[in-house]
Amino acid sequence: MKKLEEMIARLSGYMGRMEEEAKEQYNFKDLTVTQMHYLETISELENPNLTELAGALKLTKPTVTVLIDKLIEKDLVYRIQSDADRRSTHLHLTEKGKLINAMHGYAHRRMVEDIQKRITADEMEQFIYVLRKILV
Amino acid sequence: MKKLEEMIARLSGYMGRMEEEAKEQYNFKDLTVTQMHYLETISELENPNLTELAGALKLTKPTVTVLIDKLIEKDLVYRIQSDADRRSTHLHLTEKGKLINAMHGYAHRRMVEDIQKRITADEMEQFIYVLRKILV
DNA sequence: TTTTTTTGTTAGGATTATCTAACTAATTTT
DNA sequence: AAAATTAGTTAGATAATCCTAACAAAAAAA
Repeated sequence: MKKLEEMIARLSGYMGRMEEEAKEQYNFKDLTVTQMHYLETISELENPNLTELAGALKLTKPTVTVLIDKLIEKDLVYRIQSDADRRSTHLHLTEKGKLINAMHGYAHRRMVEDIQKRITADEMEQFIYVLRKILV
Repeated sequence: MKKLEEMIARLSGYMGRMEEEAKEQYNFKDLTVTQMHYLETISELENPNLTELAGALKLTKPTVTVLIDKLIEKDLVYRIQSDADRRSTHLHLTEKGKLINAMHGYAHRRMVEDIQKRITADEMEQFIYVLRKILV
């Protein structure tokens, strides 16, 4: 199915560009790609401890310790010590840290607006139906 | 259109994961994200000169010079001096450098296979029709 | 209750990716 | 033809990421 492959290549480019735009819009210039990746992963894992985060990022614990210290200094992350296990702490995003997710939301809403302009309501229904089957 | 926004968020995650998998499949462990980004941009711009590449990446020319030297050392890129302007050189990907695009192709083909398993031929037709309207 | 394992940190070092400043060589403008 | 601009490089500095080794404190296993 060559046509679909072509469309997916374009879709990939389209979504990448929209995320880029959102990043500029949110003025995340002082955040590196790596730092962004840490924040996204903390959000996905929902307050992991340091070992879990290091595992998900495939990095060593000392590496992650150091970078988390920097993110804490920038007021993007904070630690909460676990009650159950006093060795370990859970990582949380501050309100400022949560802006990254807001940024993704912004990119996605922009795409929705853009798509709505280009297709009819019926086509939209069908499109969502198929996407749902694909993405379960 | 809340449902679509939700689907787009998932689609974004889905495509990201597929690209990640492809990266592992291709064993691009010795390439940094930055280096990958340079290679992708060279491919997109179709043999830019150094100034054009620096512009697209929003980096300074010395920065790009240094990193291109490294990519040349790794046999991923080569320079060809311009006939028209002897100051400038065009950057090309070597066969090895082109593997990055092959990697994207692989990810996209995997997605096609995956999608084909989940929807009917009719739904596929409709899906491509709508995608085409969205992506022009 | 020792011993072992696990969680996380500190210290020190290597590599990568950036920048600004200063420069050369080629091209374009005046 | 002289002056200004443009393409790219070299040099030196800095910050960001990453690692291994060695450790302390808490928890789990023997």
